[in-house]
Amino acid sequence: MAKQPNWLNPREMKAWRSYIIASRRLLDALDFDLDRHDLSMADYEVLALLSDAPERKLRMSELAQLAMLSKSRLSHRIKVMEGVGWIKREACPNDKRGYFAVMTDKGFKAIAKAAPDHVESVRSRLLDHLTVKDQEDVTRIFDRVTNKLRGQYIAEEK
Amino acid sequence: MAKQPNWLNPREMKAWRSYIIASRRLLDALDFDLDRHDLSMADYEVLALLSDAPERKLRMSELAQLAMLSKSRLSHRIKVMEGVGWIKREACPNDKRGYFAVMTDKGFKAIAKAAPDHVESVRSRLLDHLTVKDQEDVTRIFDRVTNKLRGQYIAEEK
DNA sequence: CCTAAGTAGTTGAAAATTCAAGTAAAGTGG
DNA sequence: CCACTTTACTTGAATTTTCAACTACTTAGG
Repeated sequence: MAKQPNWLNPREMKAWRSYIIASRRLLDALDFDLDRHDLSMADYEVLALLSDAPERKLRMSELAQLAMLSKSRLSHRIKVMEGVGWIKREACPNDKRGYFAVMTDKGFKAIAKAAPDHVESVRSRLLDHLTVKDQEDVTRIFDRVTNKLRGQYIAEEK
Repeated sequence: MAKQPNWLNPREMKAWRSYIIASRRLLDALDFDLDRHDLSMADYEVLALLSDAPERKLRMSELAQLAMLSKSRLSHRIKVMEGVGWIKREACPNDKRGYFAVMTDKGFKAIAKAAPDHVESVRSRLLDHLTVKDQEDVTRIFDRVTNKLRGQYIAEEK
């Protein structure tokens, strides 16, 4: 890294701080809203992915990747969701090491109930305040960030 | 909330997903980078706030607010930073309920060492991929989000 | 086949975070 | 002054997340 620290100029600093502060508050607000449904953002995401998957089931590792959770974290989380009756585990016939996480009807009902509120929450906390142009800018900018990250971080992976 | 769920249209969905995915990966990458200095983003923020404060000290509650941490979380965290020798607690003379978190020289050295790398990390993971116009857009958009949030969420606060 | 290496997933302990009290000191209205 | 409420923090237990094994199966190479 640089010998002479290349500190952020005021414009850069402002962009970074605006982004990070809004993001923290936004995520907090979304979690706060989901709390009425006894869900965290992470759990919501897991259920949402399953409800879109064929047969509402997904291999554990694929689910972990899609939800951007570590295998361990997913494993623990699925255990509690299993306890609540939202999910069942099912052995994979082809690969005997593997398991599917399968969403139960109860799980489906839980997310079907939460989804409209969550969408409304994403709107009222974020999207309602963005013009169409803003939305396109956000898509463009953050897709680029993700792509660059894929090039660096994902490569050097822990 | 709405009777007829007002699902996101493709443009909205794309903006939301681009944002959330990039953010997750970005935060992960930044934390990953900070790990070499035995710091999390939250701890970095706490130290950074203290190093900028007059006399490098701040009341616990003010620090919690600025760092956007719960009092409980900050309290626990300061305890371990105290153990590492980065911070000391100091009773507040005016308000006998209150305490200052005071950064030690060791704490200052720790963040002084981490800061250049962290800034470089923020650049390489995010800012380098934004044009000046992008930076201005991000500032404008996310400031607006924060302001709206202040109106709703902060008000209804838990 | 057989072995070495990689993959899928789980587990238990440790660390971090949240949650619900709890203590002590201020402020506030009568 | 005196209750009563609020503020400033801490604490311990519960929950969540991370970390470092560990098991079992699969794949690749010779």
